[in-house]
Amino acid sequence: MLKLFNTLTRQKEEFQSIEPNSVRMYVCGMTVYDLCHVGHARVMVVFDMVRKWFETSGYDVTYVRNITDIDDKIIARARDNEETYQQLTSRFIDAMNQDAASLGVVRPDIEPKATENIPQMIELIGALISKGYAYVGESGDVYYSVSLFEKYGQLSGKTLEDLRAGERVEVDLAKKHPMDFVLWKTTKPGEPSWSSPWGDGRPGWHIECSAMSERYLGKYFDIHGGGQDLQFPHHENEIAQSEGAHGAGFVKYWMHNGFVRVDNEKMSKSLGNFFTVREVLDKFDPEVLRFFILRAHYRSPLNYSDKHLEDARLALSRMYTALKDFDPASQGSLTIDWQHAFAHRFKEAMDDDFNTPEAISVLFDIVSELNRSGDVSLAYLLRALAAELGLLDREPALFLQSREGLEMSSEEIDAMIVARDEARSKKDFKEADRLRDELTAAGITLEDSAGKTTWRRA
RNA sequence: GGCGGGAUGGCAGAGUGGUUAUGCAGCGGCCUGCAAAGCCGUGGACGCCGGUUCGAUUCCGACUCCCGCCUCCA
Repeated sequence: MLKLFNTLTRQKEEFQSIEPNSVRMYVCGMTVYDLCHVGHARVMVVFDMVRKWFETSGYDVTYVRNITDIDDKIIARARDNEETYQQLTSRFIDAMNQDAASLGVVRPDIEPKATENIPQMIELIGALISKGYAYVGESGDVYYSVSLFEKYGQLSGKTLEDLRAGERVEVDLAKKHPMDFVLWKTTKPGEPSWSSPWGDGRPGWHIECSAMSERYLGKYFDIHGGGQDLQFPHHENEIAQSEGAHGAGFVKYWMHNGFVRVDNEKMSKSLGNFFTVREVLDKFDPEVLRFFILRAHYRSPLNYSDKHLEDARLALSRMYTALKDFDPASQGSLTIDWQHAFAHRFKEAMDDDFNTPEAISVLFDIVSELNRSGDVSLAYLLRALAAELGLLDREPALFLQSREGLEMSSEEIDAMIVARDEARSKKDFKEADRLRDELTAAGITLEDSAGKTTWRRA
């Protein structure tokens, strides 16, 4: 039985899909005006893991992750770069796809773009106006009237009074209530626009997700996910829009992943304390970053630092080291016997709100047992279970002997190993140690095992 | 100010009303020419104060500190 924490009820609930054996899942993706940072990587990796676990659990998953390709920042950035917004966004969509792929993130089934769903948004706004939830303000913009939606605040636990008390922005006089949010913005000269019953303009951010989730998953679907910072106001507003327009339920389970932090502060673009995925991958193997993310529970905060990544790298090395002597090519199919004690524990952990840290601890228990026994079936099991998390899918040597940043060529390393072996066979340990020290200085560690010397990155 | 989430051993990070999380680092041993890897063993923990209980890190209450949201943000 799979349980997950529902942000809406703030409880772990037994998962029951709306349609038998099917999971419809929508996750808020990126606004594509810049490179992805580690916080974005966390969303992609976490929901990739969630999707995969649902599939393993026997569900047919439809996973939608949207792309916001029109908004204020995109327009501003494109103007600064003296390019069209399409040129800007297509470039960053490519970059995002590359980053995701390097992290082993499987492409969602559908990746709708906001600009390709404008008619759906216009239709939804029209429905909200006709139901009285939306109005055209004095500025010509269309707003959602939050005070008319009774359940406003249910997801975030806020009330309109609370919010009003905490106002930190100047109230836009065109609005009836300070918390009213924009559904349709009238165009300014030189900005991209689409025609609508309320004049030329473009959609507000929140309406995008309501329109796209409905188009691809229906009015009522199983899971809606995203970063914790989207809980309010974005997801709150989505509920108001979708339920307001349809008068029915919108999302059954809300899932929010925790932030990545830097020095105990949220990593974000506005704070400027972010590390892009690319910066991290200059120093670390992508699998290390994926492992680092999955090592913490998805709802916990995750502190980013090079030291922590290095710690993750070392831990991952232990796993690959255990697999070093087993030929992955001969392992056959990776079918898992879920009755097996280790597999059972792994499943229990994953079924308990995707407890990947616990699941990974099972992986390490397998490593210990494998190292003790040399039982090849445990190597298979380790690989198969790790594959559920998108880990350990390479030949160990590719990870352990990463050439990234190495000065020496493989040939040079091998030549030195041969020279050292010759010295050792002549009991010239002084020379042998000199050669080894030289390799150590170059970041290479030697391992003498039965009759064979191998190397790895220090 | 309002709402929400946290405080676990040197670091990272799970979990639990009484029995080893796990990884990295440390210490002792085995193995090794010496190492490395691995194995065996080992020290070290649950913010503070009360309460409930035979027993609380785990439940309840107060306190302190941290973080997030209330403005775009994954």
